Amino acid sequence: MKDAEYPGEQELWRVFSAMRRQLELAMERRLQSDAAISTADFDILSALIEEPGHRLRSGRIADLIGWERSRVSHQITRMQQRGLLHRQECGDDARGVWIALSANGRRSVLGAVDEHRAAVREYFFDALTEEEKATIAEASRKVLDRINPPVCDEIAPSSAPRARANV
Amino acid sequence: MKDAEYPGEQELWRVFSAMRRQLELAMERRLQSDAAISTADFDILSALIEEPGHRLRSGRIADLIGWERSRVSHQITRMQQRGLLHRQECGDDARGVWIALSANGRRSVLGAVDEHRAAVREYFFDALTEEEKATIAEASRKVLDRINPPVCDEIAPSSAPRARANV
DNA sequence: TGATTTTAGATGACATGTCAACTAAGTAGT
DNA sequence: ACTACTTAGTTGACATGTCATCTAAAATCA
Repeated sequence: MKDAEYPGEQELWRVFSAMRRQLELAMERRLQSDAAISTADFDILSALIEEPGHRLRSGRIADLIGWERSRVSHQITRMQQRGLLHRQECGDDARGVWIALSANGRRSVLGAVDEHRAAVREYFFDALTEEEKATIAEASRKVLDRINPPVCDEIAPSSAPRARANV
Repeated sequence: MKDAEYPGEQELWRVFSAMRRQLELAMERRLQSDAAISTADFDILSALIEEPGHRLRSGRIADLIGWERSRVSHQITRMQQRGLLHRQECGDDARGVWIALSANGRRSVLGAVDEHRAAVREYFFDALTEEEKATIAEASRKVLDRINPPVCDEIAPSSAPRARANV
């Protein structure tokens, strides 16, 4: 109540929030109707398909897509039940597992990638001018730095790896 | 694979997705630590506090914040159990209910509003220049129109009300 | 080697969200 | 008034996400 409200800021937050929400819903619906998978499925499948051997350690997936370990574990269990991937023993480190794409999962993700790319283009890229895209990229970086200030302590002098949400 | 990829578009999507996700998490954490409520709680409580009688019909809440009816109903049930609000019979229309803020809920939301506003400022507004804010508002509108093209049929010639996600 | 601490991952309890019925009350059309 | 249709809201089954906890296998160190 006490902060001076710059004109349009409330409207900006309103429209920006609506956009985030609707974009997320639209991408979810799109992926569901095009490839019968969820965004969560897609995030994991794309991480796997990008990997040379089409397999990754569970924890590595968590780091790549910025999820909690337990979330990855639950999701893997569900996807395994649907035959999209499977767990393999890990020789190097008997504590770990390999998460490997199945033929089924490979088919799904290959079918989804193009559709997903098209949806991103249709809903997002094509709506914007080059200048707007550049501004949004820069603004996103600034907001990220605000939320999660780059740590510069003696342990990790190089910039910490930022979580990746989607492809 | 076949679409020409404009330079930086993949990076734009990556950083933009990370920003959306981290901003959402940050707002959630902030509200939780400042006022011990979730974003979902806050969305409902703020809709109620803004209303003259501090009460709204359930379906009206759904329209205001853009949720499904059943989601509102479940959320109301949980918030009622925590004493943030309560259901009242609706004289006008015996099918409906009034959702009314309790003293407890009023206290919670009053405490949360300023913190929420401060968080939006800190994480979002303060990170951006005036020009960036204007660009983002305009870009958000364009993306929204892409996703959900304004309906212009004979029934609703005026622009359809757009769902509101947050305050 | 043996004790202690880390790390990888799984699991169960619980909160939240979606979808598809379901109930009950208002609204029309005859 | 009688029937059919619509609307408001609830409910239960189920998917998803978080947190705390657990097990087992490294890794560290005396």
